[in-house]
Amino acid sequence: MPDQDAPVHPHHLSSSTPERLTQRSDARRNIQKLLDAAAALFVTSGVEVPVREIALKAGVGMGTMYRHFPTRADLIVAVYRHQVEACVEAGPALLAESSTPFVALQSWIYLFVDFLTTKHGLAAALQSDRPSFDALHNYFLERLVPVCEQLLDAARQADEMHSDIQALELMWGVGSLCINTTKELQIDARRLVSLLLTGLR
Amino acid sequence: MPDQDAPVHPHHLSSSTPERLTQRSDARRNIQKLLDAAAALFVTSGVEVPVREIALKAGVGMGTMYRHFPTRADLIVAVYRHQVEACVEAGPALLAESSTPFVALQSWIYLFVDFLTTKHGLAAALQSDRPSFDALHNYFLERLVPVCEQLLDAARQADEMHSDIQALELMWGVGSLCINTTKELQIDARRLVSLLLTGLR
Amino acid sequence: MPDQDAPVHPHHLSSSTPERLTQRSDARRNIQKLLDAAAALFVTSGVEVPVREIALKAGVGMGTMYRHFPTRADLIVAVYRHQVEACVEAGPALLAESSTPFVALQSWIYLFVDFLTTKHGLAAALQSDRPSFDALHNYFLERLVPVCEQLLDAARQADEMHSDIQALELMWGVGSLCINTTKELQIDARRLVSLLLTGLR
Amino acid sequence: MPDQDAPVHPHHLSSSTPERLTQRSDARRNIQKLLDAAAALFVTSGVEVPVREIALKAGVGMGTMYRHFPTRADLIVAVYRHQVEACVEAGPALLAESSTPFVALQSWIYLFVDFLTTKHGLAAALQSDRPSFDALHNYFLERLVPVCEQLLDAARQADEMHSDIQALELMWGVGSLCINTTKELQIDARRLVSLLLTGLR
DNA sequence: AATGAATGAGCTTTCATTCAT
DNA sequence: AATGAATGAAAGCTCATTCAT
Repeated sequence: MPDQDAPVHPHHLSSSTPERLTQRSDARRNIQKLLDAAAALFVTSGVEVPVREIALKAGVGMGTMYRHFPTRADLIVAVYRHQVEACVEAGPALLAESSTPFVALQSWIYLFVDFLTTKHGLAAALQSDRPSFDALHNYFLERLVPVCEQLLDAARQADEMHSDIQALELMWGVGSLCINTTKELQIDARRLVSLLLTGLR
Repeated sequence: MPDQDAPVHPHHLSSSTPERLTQRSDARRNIQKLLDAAAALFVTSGVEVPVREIALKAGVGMGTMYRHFPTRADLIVAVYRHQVEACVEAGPALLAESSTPFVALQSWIYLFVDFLTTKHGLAAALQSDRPSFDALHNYFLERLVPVCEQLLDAARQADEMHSDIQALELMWGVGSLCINTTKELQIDARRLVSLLLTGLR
Repeated sequence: MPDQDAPVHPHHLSSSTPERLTQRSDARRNIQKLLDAAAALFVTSGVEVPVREIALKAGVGMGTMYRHFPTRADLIVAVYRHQVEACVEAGPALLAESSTPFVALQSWIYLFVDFLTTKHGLAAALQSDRPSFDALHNYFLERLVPVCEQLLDAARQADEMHSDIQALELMWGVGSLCINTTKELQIDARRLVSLLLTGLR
Repeated sequence: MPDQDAPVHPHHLSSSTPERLTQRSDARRNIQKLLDAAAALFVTSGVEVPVREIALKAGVGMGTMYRHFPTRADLIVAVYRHQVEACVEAGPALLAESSTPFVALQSWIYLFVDFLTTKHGLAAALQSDRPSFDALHNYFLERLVPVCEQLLDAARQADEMHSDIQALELMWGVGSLCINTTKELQIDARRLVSLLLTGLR
């Protein structure tokens, strides 16, 4: 996976080929510094943290930031790309190793919940309708929905569930339940999600 | 309920007596214009719409806006007060007229869903942790959580459900599922909520 | 002195006849309420206190306030009229009873200092060049400068001082030294003024 | 003194080393434009002039203003830094070259008076108790009071004065006498100050 | 390619003054 | 004569985005 952490440009969202065969080493270094800074700040201040703070922490100029990540979504996608891809790959793996397809689905959904709930503000950003978040939104759905679909189909074929829910719908619901569960009001997203899963059966 | 649509002042949140017996007609008219403008803009632009826009659309000055609704939350609460109170009153009524307590709970939750999903941005605002939304948040929880609690208890006593979920948790989950379901991506909040309810049984 | 506490209109500044022979009793009552409220607020918040606060404390409407005291200066003048007049009258009295004219001058100046330093913000307002303070400024100078002049002349005639300072200049200087001496930085206006007086000899 | 006119950051107030060795020429130009605009507006409208007006006159955006001068006091200090420092340096020089310490003190005080009286509103700002002026206030006192103290001590040691006045007190008094003497009412601050100085002897 | 200075629209809030009631 | 609601022009400050260097 040679392009991991590379800047994400819209038309490359579903591509896995490197966008440029050569790249100046300082550019590559700056990109990494930005990703590291963003990852750290997303944790402490959420994904809506001012871009200037990210550039500052990365020790690069604003222009550099914009050159590599034209929109905030590009940066968010790049920061979480690894983990999303790990989630994508976990789908078939879980299906293979779990006792039943529905158990695999459950495990996979909890994986996703754990991912979202540890990223302050990410679940909300995923559902934002602000144009600058479109790329984020698209990327997540494009990668994860097919996996979820596969798991749902398997569960249905095994007669473990009869709900006709769509994968997109389920992912959306799970994402929603993960919003704002890091705040003072301690809501346990897993509990709510488990209700949803129980309801699927 | 003589004070409907009256400006909301903190200490009157749970009172149902009119704060003033007389009020200048132009003031009352302006309050109504503000409520109408706010209601309309909340639908199109969400509850975060700039106060200036609200004042502009209402055709009143900034000062008038602040006189009647010192904080944004005051305005939001006033705009939705009717419907929240209707929801509050519907709880016992549904309990009385439904075949079983769990059916009453379901109906009541759907009522709440219908309310939220027709108000673009309201569900999100309800979960915002920004200080200016505290009053909104508090108002909703204070009014609705006890009703939900009553319905949950009744359903448990009737042995219709065994989940030990808290009313606050359930309301929060339902609220979450109603976020952003008015957007292009057509997600059916009712379907998701029905899964949650099924999961409760 | 029948017009004490009456609203001050510019063309009446130096008149001592009542401006109107009849006045509705409620009007007179409101004027008094305003003067009382203003006097109290001037002490705690300075003479720049928002007019709305004064009206509020007086329990009258804004319009009433503006009817009786068109400018802030009018109100200030009315509030302090008594004390200014007392100061005016003290001049000749001190001259009569003091051992020497210069001693009388000293005592009179200290009287003025005591007056100013106990009125938070008054000394500054006296020197403000904002148009709404003109009346205040004029009133004080018109009433007090002639008295000061008289004392200065007497001291000069008694050969107790040879400085050719003008009364206006001296009053201004004394007023200046009384500005901001109520703040944290504890400056003793009397000490500074005493230097000035020593310098006069 | 290579940093003259450089933006003032709090921790550099008493430093004389340049904060950055290089600076973009446009930035330097903008800083100068801001200082020029501020100096001009301070004269005509006082140091309370709205920041927006300063930015406008300088022909720069609001953000530029805030970048270089985060608080109003920073700007005021920067505008007057030169002259304050000149005053600081004049103290020992005058002491060395004057016939007697008291004469040096007099000359130095007149220097300060000339400075203040040519800056409309500065003397008043110096005594303002509004938080945004604290830095200004502190800067002036920190720099000038020690110089004044030195001169006072010298005069006392030479037996030229016996008043036990504090340097801060004297400076404050002189500053007060310089307030508002640029207005229509032509008050001669030097004459008033000379009385004060005479009183010191 | 990188920098970071500059931009300026945008936000909330205050308050002297006016004027409909 | 009295009321107090309405006005709206300020103000300070923030921050995503652009672009001169």
